Amino acid sequence: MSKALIIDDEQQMRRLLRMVLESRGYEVCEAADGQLGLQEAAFHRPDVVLLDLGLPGLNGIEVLKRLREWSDVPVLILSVRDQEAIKVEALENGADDYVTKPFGTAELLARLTVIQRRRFTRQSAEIVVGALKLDLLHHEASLDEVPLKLTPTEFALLKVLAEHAGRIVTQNQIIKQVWAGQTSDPSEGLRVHINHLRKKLGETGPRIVNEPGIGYRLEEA
Amino acid sequence: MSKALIIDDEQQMRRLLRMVLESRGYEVCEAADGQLGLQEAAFHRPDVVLLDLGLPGLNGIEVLKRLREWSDVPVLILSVRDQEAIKVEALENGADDYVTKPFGTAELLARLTVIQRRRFTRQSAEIVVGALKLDLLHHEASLDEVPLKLTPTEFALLKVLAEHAGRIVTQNQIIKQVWAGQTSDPSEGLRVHINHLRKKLGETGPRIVNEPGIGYRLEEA
DNA sequence: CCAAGGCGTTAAGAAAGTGTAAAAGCAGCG
DNA sequence: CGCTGCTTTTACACTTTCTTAACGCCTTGG
Repeated sequence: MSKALIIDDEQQMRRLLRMVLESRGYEVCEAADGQLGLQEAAFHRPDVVLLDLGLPGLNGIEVLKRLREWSDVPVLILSVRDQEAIKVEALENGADDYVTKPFGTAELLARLTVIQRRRFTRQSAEIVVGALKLDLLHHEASLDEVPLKLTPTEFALLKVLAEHAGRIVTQNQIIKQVWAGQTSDPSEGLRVHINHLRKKLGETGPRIVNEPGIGYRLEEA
Repeated sequence: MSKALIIDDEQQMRRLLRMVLESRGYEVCEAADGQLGLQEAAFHRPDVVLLDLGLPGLNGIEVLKRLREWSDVPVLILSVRDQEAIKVEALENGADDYVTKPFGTAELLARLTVIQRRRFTRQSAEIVVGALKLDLLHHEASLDEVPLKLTPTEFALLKVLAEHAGRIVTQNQIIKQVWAGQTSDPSEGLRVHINHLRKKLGETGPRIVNEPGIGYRLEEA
């Protein structure tokens, strides 16, 4: 049985969600603001979090960031309509999916199931893109079964790209994930590391393609 | 079934609109001036408002502003020809679209459908207009599942248009959103970027239609 | 009919972003 | 201290994108 944590300031919404979730066999706990939400998350270790973006005090994005500092728990965002920018920001900061209020219970449950399963399978300690293999557990990379010697940042960078292989990863997303919580400004250095990676990947492996003004994309060879 | 509120001082016009709308299954209420219009809107909570700009007393723009203080209801402006300045002002004050008198009923109904549809769709960080798909998270665009290569400004521009697909976006609105916080004057360059976008969208996809003196409208193919 | 303004289109220069190399900081370590 | 390996900074050539300007077309109004 799964534990769900609801972080929403509206009592009405919490009650509705609790009903829906409990009818599906979830064990439910609630928090009325971000501060409490983080405490609850730390204490109860939920299997999934439902997070309202329009929180008083600590806002939703902040809660998400703090949560992501120590937890991989799947997070479903509850947002009001027409807030595309905020939704995107939430997804970039590690949210797994979101629904816009008002939502149907069927849809809510479907998305919950999806993100929990995804998170489960994603825990595989390997990422494979064509001939490239990343072993997250041992921090080892190989190309055509030949070990690749990567520095820590190179590995982190390649990991971000490989996780979204075939799709564009924004420079901001890269920087957020590779240089998380650091002070120095990596905006210049990113190009250098990309350069190093390309050399190590050589001609045979996946290519790192630049999308000017936007970011990079790892393409299977 | 939808409720429509007609705010127009000409009885003849109200009668015509009522006929057209009721034949389409709308429930109709009327108001002969702005003051009454606001009262009716508050009381009946219509799903769409048809607002004449040439009202006696409280003028159309004023009514729109007051209405927008507490309601998101879609508003369709009824205006006479050659009032570009006023139309622009209305659109920038939250009107959703307009038709110029005299208008065809087909056009009227089409516009009504478009502006009402908007509020309910949209469930992801994607914007879909016919064959066109914009992925805001990855900054990727595709047409018929074929990737489109867009520059950053092209993407931003198309995003603004697509967000309001089927409706007019004034040049000011476009510029504000695409060139937010920049110093240079893009008023000339807008035409160039529109041109580029049109080429990339080709014949098959949605069309970018110009409304002279006002702005642009993205029309589903 | 002409004149004027808005628009589409094109081309070229300006600006911004990118690839690359080399050197300069910065730890850990013998 | 002087290595060594990694990261960051700096510099500059190169590519892509953006802006600007020019011109012709169409529509509107005299």
